[in-house]
Amino acid sequence: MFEICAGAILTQNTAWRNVERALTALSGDKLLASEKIAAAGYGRLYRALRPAGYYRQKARRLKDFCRYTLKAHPEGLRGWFSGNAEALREELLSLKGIGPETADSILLYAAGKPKFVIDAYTRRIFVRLGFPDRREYGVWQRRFESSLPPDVRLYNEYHALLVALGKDYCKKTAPLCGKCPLKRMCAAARIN
DNA sequence: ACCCAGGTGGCCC
DNA sequence: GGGCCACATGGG
Repeated sequence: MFEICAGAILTQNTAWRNVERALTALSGDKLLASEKIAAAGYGRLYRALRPAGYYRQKARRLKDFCRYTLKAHPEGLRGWFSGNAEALREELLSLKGIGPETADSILLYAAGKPKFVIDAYTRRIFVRLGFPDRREYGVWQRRFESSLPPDVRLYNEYHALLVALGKDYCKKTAPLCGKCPLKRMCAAARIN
């Protein structure tokens, strides 16, 4: 659970491959826990996080997240994440370095709350499908959440499809064909 | 030698 | 509210 939170912060504008390297380094240095990172010096964090880029910024953000967790929720992540989703989201957003996408990734993947994550792949793909190119995160999110049942498994699956497809799709110029695995989601979301 | 990657916050107008 | 910019490493 902690590793998922760390990954959500580390993957900001960064290829997942490089995030994995940083997570491996954290693991190797026995730093995959709030207490460990909160107590660790920045030099040690910099060394582990360097492969993920923005390593000074991310070290600070990760440490802030850990210190907040220990101070505000000494019962641990499990207890903290079992609370109300909207309250949890507001709490996460109040931390420096956690914006809407990172907060929702933590909510969906670590806390198991039905929040639809809007990322660069999602926008890129749906703009190409004819979605109006709105910049506001909340506008995008409401579009999905008001069309889909609040089901964690479903959101997980759809987001995974978008990411998997996005890695190829963003390089292609052809529109989505009828066999596209996203067709089902488009139908469910009443798109096209 | 470029350009980009599953963002975010700060600053300016 | 919108338009820049810094942040940093690894891969194409």
